[in-house]
Amino acid sequence: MTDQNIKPTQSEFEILQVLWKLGPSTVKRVNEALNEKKPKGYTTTLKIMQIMAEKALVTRVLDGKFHIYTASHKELQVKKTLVSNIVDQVFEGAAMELVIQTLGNYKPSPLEIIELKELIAQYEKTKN
Amino acid sequence: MTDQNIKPTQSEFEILQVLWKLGPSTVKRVNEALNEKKPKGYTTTLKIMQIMAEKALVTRVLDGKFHIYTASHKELQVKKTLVSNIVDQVFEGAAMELVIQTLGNYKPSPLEIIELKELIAQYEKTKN
DNA sequence: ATTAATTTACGAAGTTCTTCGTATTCATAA
DNA sequence: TTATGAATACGAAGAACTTCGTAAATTAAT
Repeated sequence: MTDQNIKPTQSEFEILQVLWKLGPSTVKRVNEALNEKKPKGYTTTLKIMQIMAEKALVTRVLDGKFHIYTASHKELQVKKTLVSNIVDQVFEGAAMELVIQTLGNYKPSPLEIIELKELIAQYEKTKN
Repeated sequence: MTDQNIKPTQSEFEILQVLWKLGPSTVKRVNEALNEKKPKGYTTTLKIMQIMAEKALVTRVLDGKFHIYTASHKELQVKKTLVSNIVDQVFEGAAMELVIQTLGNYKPSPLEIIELKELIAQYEKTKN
């Protein structure tokens, strides 16, 4: 087990998404990115990022006059944790229910079907 | 669109799960079920269920001296909404990413693989 | 060096959620 | 009818999160 205490809030997660996309960024840059979707005060973003630094969700480095923030965890890692929590809390551990549920809601495109079949074929090779 | 404002909190969702399992129940019964996993004060459970009634997450009917609570929405409906929100907020709409992510975390059993293949086969019949 | 502009730090207020203690209500039994 | 026990109603406190205003610090330009 690595660092299993990755529990960003909604706002924190949105900031992480920006950092994953843009790479290490200043508060200003992150705030601008956030504002493309929804107006956020600059100091609001700042505050949350400061809290994220306390929680070690991000690291920051002083570069001249401003800080440069970097996500502490990889996107895949965080999403994996989130999905794992959903599986446990919503589906009581039954991951396949989540898969079926999702496939039921969103009909995969022909291309995605191919993708899926390949993924499944790989599982079949790996004998259980 | 039906009732798309189904946003139970963690605690509320746990109560819904009990109601789905046991069917219409009293606060006492729900509280006992919850306590099997984690101690919860009776009035705590009561309060949350009252709030859920205000939010229309449950309906309640007076039966003599106590109320009988019933989940307002079907389990599938609520879970569908939850999954939909995850897809939007975490995977930016890319449902397949959630599917692949989940399949990556939990290797499906041979039986589940068969199940999956059947599901996919059905999608293939439905031409897009 | 003083000013202006930018960034950070800090504190406080407003929400929502959870938890619990206490008061109230009400059916039932004595 | 009164007392008892069980259930509900209510209020308040505490925690976590979000938001923002203002002060302080710092850099750069005048």
